Amino acid sequence: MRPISHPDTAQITLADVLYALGDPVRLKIVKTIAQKGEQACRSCGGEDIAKSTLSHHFKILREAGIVHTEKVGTQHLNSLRTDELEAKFPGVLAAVLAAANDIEVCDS
Amino acid sequence: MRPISHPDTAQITLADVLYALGDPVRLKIVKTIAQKGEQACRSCGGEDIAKSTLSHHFKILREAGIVHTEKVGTQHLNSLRTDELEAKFPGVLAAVLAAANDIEVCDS
DNA sequence: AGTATAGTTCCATAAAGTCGAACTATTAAA
DNA sequence: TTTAATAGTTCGACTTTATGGAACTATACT
Repeated sequence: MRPISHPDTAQITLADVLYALGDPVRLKIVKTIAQKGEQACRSCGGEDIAKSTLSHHFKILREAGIVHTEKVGTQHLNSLRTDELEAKFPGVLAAVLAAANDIEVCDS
Repeated sequence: MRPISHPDTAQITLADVLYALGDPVRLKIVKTIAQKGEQACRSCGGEDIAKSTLSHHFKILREAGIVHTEKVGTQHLNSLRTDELEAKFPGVLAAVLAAANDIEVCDS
Protein backbone atom coordinates (compact mmCIF):
# COMPACT_ATOMS: atom_id res chain seq x y z
CA MET A 1 0.00 0.00 0.00
CA ARG A 2 1.15 3.48 -0.98
CA PRO A 3 2.05 5.66 1.98
CA ILE A 4 -0.03 8.81 2.31
CA SER A 5 1.95 11.76 1.00
CA HIS A 6 1.79 15.26 2.39
CA PRO A 7 3.35 18.39 0.96
CA ASP A 8 6.38 19.86 2.63
CA THR A 9 5.84 23.20 4.36
CA ALA A 10 7.79 24.91 1.60
CA GLN A 11 5.41 23.54 -1.02
CA ILE A 12 2.28 24.87 0.58
CA THR A 13 0.85 27.86 -1.28
CA LEU A 14 -1.64 30.44 -0.07
CA ALA A 15 -3.84 30.00 -3.14
CA ASP A 16 -4.05 26.25 -2.60
CA VAL A 17 -4.92 26.71 1.07
CA LEU A 18 -7.64 29.24 0.34
CA TYR A 19 -8.97 27.18 -2.51
CA ALA A 20 -9.19 24.14 -0.25
CA LEU A 21 -11.01 26.16 2.40
CA GLY A 22 -13.34 27.66 -0.18
CA ASP A 23 -15.87 24.83 -0.13
CA PRO A 24 -18.71 24.41 2.39
CA VAL A 25 -18.05 20.69 2.92
CA ARG A 26 -14.32 21.14 3.45
CA LEU A 27 -14.88 24.16 5.68
CA LYS A 28 -17.16 22.02 7.80
CA ILE A 29 -14.57 19.26 7.98
CA VAL A 30 -11.82 21.67 8.99
CA LYS A 31 -13.97 23.31 11.62
CA THR A 32 -14.95 19.93 13.01
CA ILE A 33 -11.35 18.78 13.29
CA ALA A 34 -10.42 22.10 14.89
CA GLN A 35 -13.12 21.68 17.53
CA LYS A 36 -13.10 17.95 18.14
CA GLY A 37 -9.47 17.16 17.51
CA GLU A 38 -8.20 14.26 15.43
CA GLN A 39 -11.12 12.97 13.51
CA ALA A 40 -12.10 10.00 11.41
CA CYS A 41 -13.26 10.75 7.89
CA ARG A 42 -16.61 9.03 7.66
CA SER A 43 -18.21 11.10 10.36
CA CYS A 44 -17.56 14.34 8.55
CA GLY A 45 -19.40 15.81 5.63
CA GLY A 46 -22.94 14.77 6.37
CA GLU A 47 -25.01 11.84 5.19
CA ASP A 48 -25.93 13.22 1.81
CA ILE A 49 -22.47 13.02 0.34
CA ALA A 50 -20.90 10.07 -1.43
CA LYS A 51 -17.88 8.56 0.24
CA SER A 52 -15.92 8.84 -2.99
CA THR A 53 -16.61 12.57 -2.95
CA LEU A 54 -15.61 12.81 0.68
CA SER A 55 -12.41 10.98 -0.13
CA HIS A 56 -11.79 13.59 -2.81
CA HIS A 57 -12.37 16.46 -0.35
CA PHE A 58 -9.87 15.02 2.09
CA LYS A 59 -7.39 14.64 -0.73
CA ILE A 60 -7.74 18.34 -1.58
CA LEU A 61 -7.25 19.29 2.07
CA ARG A 62 -4.26 16.99 2.35
CA GLU A 63 -2.59 18.18 -0.83
CA ALA A 64 -3.16 21.81 0.15
CA GLY A 65 -1.25 21.11 3.36
CA ILE A 66 -4.18 21.77 5.67
CA VAL A 67 -4.65 18.34 7.17
CA HIS A 68 -2.33 15.52 8.07
CA THR A 69 -3.78 12.08 7.51
CA GLU A 70 -2.60 9.08 9.49
CA LYS A 71 -3.77 5.58 8.95
CA VAL A 72 -4.73 3.74 12.12
CA GLY A 73 -6.25 0.36 11.54
CA THR A 74 -9.00 0.75 9.00
CA GLN A 75 -9.55 4.40 9.68
CA HIS A 76 -7.77 7.53 8.64
CA LEU A 77 -7.29 10.07 11.38
CA ASN A 78 -7.01 13.65 10.23
CA SER A 79 -5.45 16.49 12.14
CA LEU A 80 -4.91 20.13 11.23
CA ARG A 81 -1.39 21.24 10.45
CA THR A 82 -2.08 24.25 12.61
CA ASP A 83 1.45 25.12 13.67
CA GLU A 84 2.93 24.83 10.20
CA LEU A 85 0.15 26.91 8.68
CA GLU A 86 0.43 29.51 11.41
CA ALA A 87 4.17 29.74 10.80
CA LYS A 88 3.73 30.12 7.06
CA PHE A 89 0.53 32.17 6.91
CA PRO A 90 0.12 33.81 10.33
CA GLY A 91 -3.44 34.34 11.42
CA VAL A 92 -5.08 33.02 8.28
CA LEU A 93 -6.44 29.72 9.57
CA ALA A 94 -7.29 31.25 12.94
CA ALA A 95 -9.26 34.07 11.33
CA VAL A 96 -11.06 31.68 9.03
CA LEU A 97 -12.02 29.37 11.88
CA ALA A 98 -13.16 32.31 13.97
CA ALA A 99 -15.25 33.58 11.07
CA ALA A 100 -16.84 30.19 10.43
CA ASN A 101 -19.77 30.77 12.73
CA ASP A 102 -22.46 29.82 10.27
CA ILE A 103 -20.82 26.53 9.41
CA GLU A 104 -22.16 23.69 11.51
CA VAL A 105 -19.87 21.06 12.94
CA CYS A 106 -20.31 17.37 12.17
CA ASP A 107 -22.26 15.51 14.81
CA SER A 108 -19.68 12.80 14.48
CA MET B 1 -26.96 48.66 -20.09
CA ARG B 2 -27.46 46.45 -17.06
CA PRO B 3 -26.19 48.03 -13.84
CA ILE B 4 -23.43 46.09 -12.13
CA SER B 5 -24.87 44.10 -9.25
CA HIS B 6 -23.11 43.42 -5.98
CA PRO B 7 -24.21 41.11 -3.18
CA ASP B 8 -25.55 42.61 0.00
CA THR B 9 -23.36 42.15 3.06
CA ALA B 10 -25.80 39.58 4.41
CA GLN B 11 -25.44 37.49 1.29
CA ILE B 12 -21.67 37.21 1.45
CA THR B 13 -20.51 33.77 2.58
CA LEU B 14 -17.14 32.71 3.94
CA ALA B 15 -16.85 29.82 1.49
CA ASP B 16 -17.47 32.13 -1.47
CA VAL B 17 -14.90 34.62 -0.23
CA LEU B 18 -12.25 31.96 0.33
CA TYR B 19 -13.02 30.32 -2.97
CA ALA B 20 -12.66 33.63 -4.78
CA LEU B 21 -9.34 34.24 -3.05
CA GLY B 22 -8.14 30.73 -3.82
CA ASP B 23 -6.79 31.48 -7.28
CA PRO B 24 -3.37 32.95 -8.07
CA VAL B 25 -4.71 35.44 -10.60
CA ARG B 26 -7.46 36.70 -8.32
CA LEU B 27 -5.12 36.83 -5.35
CA LYS B 28 -2.81 38.99 -7.42
CA ILE B 29 -5.67 41.27 -8.41
CA VAL B 30 -6.83 41.65 -4.81
CA LYS B 31 -3.33 42.34 -3.57
CA THR B 32 -2.81 44.92 -6.30
CA ILE B 33 -6.03 46.75 -5.47
CA ALA B 34 -5.13 46.64 -1.77
CA GLN B 35 -1.76 48.22 -2.46
CA LYS B 36 -2.54 50.60 -5.27
CA GLY B 37 -6.11 51.51 -4.50
CA GLU B 38 -8.92 51.68 -7.00
CA GLN B 39 -7.74 49.94 -10.06
CA ALA B 40 -8.73 49.44 -13.67
CA CYS B 41 -9.16 45.88 -14.83
CA ARG B 42 -6.93 45.61 -17.84
CA SER B 43 -3.75 46.27 -15.97
CA CYS B 44 -4.22 43.35 -13.64
CA GLY B 45 -3.62 39.70 -14.30
CA GLY B 46 -0.62 39.84 -16.55
CA GLU B 47 -0.27 39.72 -20.31
CA ASP B 48 -0.67 36.00 -20.74
CA ILE B 49 -4.31 35.91 -19.83
CA ALA B 50 -7.29 36.40 -22.12
CA LYS B 51 -9.45 39.39 -21.37
CA SER B 52 -12.55 37.22 -21.31
CA THR B 53 -10.91 35.16 -18.56
CA LEU B 54 -9.98 38.30 -16.68
CA SER B 55 -13.55 39.48 -16.96
CA HIS B 56 -14.61 36.17 -15.47
CA HIS B 57 -12.17 36.54 -12.55
CA PHE B 58 -13.54 39.98 -11.72
CA LYS B 59 -17.04 38.58 -11.85
CA ILE B 60 -16.11 35.91 -9.29
CA LEU B 61 -14.55 38.54 -7.03
CA ARG B 62 -17.57 40.80 -7.42
CA GLU B 63 -20.12 38.06 -6.76
CA ALA B 64 -18.18 36.85 -3.73
CA GLY B 65 -18.46 40.37 -2.30
CA ILE B 66 -14.75 41.08 -2.33
CA VAL B 67 -14.63 43.90 -4.84
CA HIS B 68 -16.93 46.72 -5.75
CA THR B 69 -16.93 47.61 -9.42
CA GLU B 70 -17.84 51.05 -10.63
CA LYS B 71 -18.07 52.05 -14.22
CA VAL B 72 -16.32 55.29 -15.08
CA GLY B 73 -16.28 56.08 -18.76
CA THR B 74 -15.06 53.03 -20.59
CA GLN B 75 -13.24 51.62 -17.62
CA HIS B 76 -14.33 49.67 -14.60
CA LEU B 77 -12.76 50.76 -11.36
CA ASN B 78 -12.52 48.10 -8.70
CA SER B 79 -12.14 48.65 -4.99
CA LEU B 80 -12.01 46.23 -2.10
CA ARG B 81 -15.01 46.04 0.21
CA THR B 82 -12.59 46.07 3.10
CA ASP B 83 -14.81 47.47 5.82
CA GLU B 84 -17.74 45.21 5.07
CA LEU B 85 -15.54 42.14 4.94
CA GLU B 86 -13.78 43.13 8.14
CA ALA B 87 -17.13 43.54 9.85
CA LYS B 88 -18.40 40.20 8.66
CA PHE B 89 -15.22 38.12 8.78
CA PRO B 90 -12.82 39.95 11.11
CA GLY B 91 -9.17 39.57 10.26
CA VAL B 92 -9.64 37.22 7.33
CA LEU B 93 -8.82 39.56 4.46
CA ALA B 94 -6.11 41.28 6.48
CA ALA B 95 -4.41 37.98 7.30
CA VAL B 96 -4.65 36.80 3.70
CA LEU B 97 -3.16 40.04 2.37
CA ALA B 98 -0.40 39.91 4.96
CA ALA B 99 0.35 36.31 4.00
CA ALA B 100 0.43 37.07 0.28
CA ASN B 101 4.12 37.82 0.18
CA ASP B 102 4.96 35.55 -2.71
CA ILE B 103 2.25 37.00 -4.90
CA GLU B 104 3.57 39.74 -7.10
CA VAL B 105 1.58 42.90 -7.67
CA CYS B 106 0.57 44.01 -11.14
CA ASP B 107 2.88 46.55 -12.69
CA SER B 108 -0.25 48.33 -13.74
C1' DA C 1 -11.92 -18.71 5.43
C1' DG C 2 -15.88 -15.39 5.77
C1' DT C 3 -17.81 -10.98 6.98
C1' DA C 4 -17.72 -6.17 8.19
C1' DT C 5 -15.73 -1.56 8.07
C1' DA C 6 -13.02 2.29 6.09
C1' DG C 7 -11.28 4.30 2.12
C1' DT C 8 -9.55 4.51 -2.54
C1' DT C 9 -9.78 4.06 -7.50
C1' DC C 10 -12.23 3.88 -11.87
C1' DC C 11 -15.65 5.34 -14.93
C1' DA C 12 -19.31 8.18 -16.65
C1' DT C 13 -21.76 12.40 -16.24
C1' DA C 14 -22.25 17.25 -14.68
C1' DA C 15 -20.38 21.65 -13.66
C1' DA C 16 -16.56 25.33 -14.06
C1' DG C 17 -12.66 27.39 -16.14
C1' DT C 18 -10.21 29.15 -20.39
C1' DC C 19 -9.80 31.37 -24.66
C1' DG C 20 -10.88 33.37 -29.27
C1' DA C 21 -14.25 35.84 -31.74
C1' DA C 22 -18.10 38.68 -32.03
C1' DC C 23 -20.71 42.13 -29.67
C1' DT C 24 -21.88 46.54 -26.67
C1' DA C 25 -20.73 50.86 -24.60
C1' DT C 26 -18.16 54.96 -24.21
C1' DT C 27 -14.73 58.28 -25.75
C1' DA C 28 -11.89 60.65 -29.14
C1' DA C 29 -10.74 62.00 -33.66
C1' DA C 30 -11.60 63.19 -38.51
C1' DT D 1 -21.77 62.56 -37.27
C1' DT D 2 -19.43 58.92 -39.16
C1' DT D 3 -15.12 56.47 -38.10
C1' DA D 4 -11.91 54.54 -35.22
C1' DA D 5 -10.13 53.19 -30.71
C1' DT D 6 -10.52 51.42 -26.06
C1' DA D 7 -12.67 48.69 -22.24
C1' DG D 8 -15.34 44.94 -21.11
C1' DT D 9 -19.01 41.50 -21.68
C1' DT D 10 -21.16 37.63 -23.90
C1' DC D 11 -21.16 33.49 -26.79
C1' DG D 12 -19.59 29.01 -28.29
C1' DA D 13 -16.23 25.34 -28.23
C1' DC D 14 -12.96 22.89 -25.65
C1' DT D 15 -10.58 21.53 -21.39
C1' DT D 16 -10.47 20.73 -16.61
C1' DT D 17 -12.44 19.64 -12.25
C1' DA D 18 -16.27 17.85 -9.30
C1' DT D 19 -19.63 14.29 -8.13
C1' DG D 20 -21.47 9.78 -7.24
C1' DG D 21 -22.07 4.72 -8.10
C1' DA D 22 -19.68 0.40 -8.48
C1' DA D 23 -15.79 -2.29 -7.94
C1' DC D 24 -11.55 -2.79 -5.52
C1' DT D 25 -7.91 -2.79 -1.44
C1' DA D 26 -6.70 -3.00 3.26
C1' DT D 27 -7.40 -3.99 8.04
C1' DA D 28 -10.03 -6.05 11.82
C1' DC D 29 -13.19 -9.27 13.94
C1' DT D 30 -15.37 -13.87 14.48
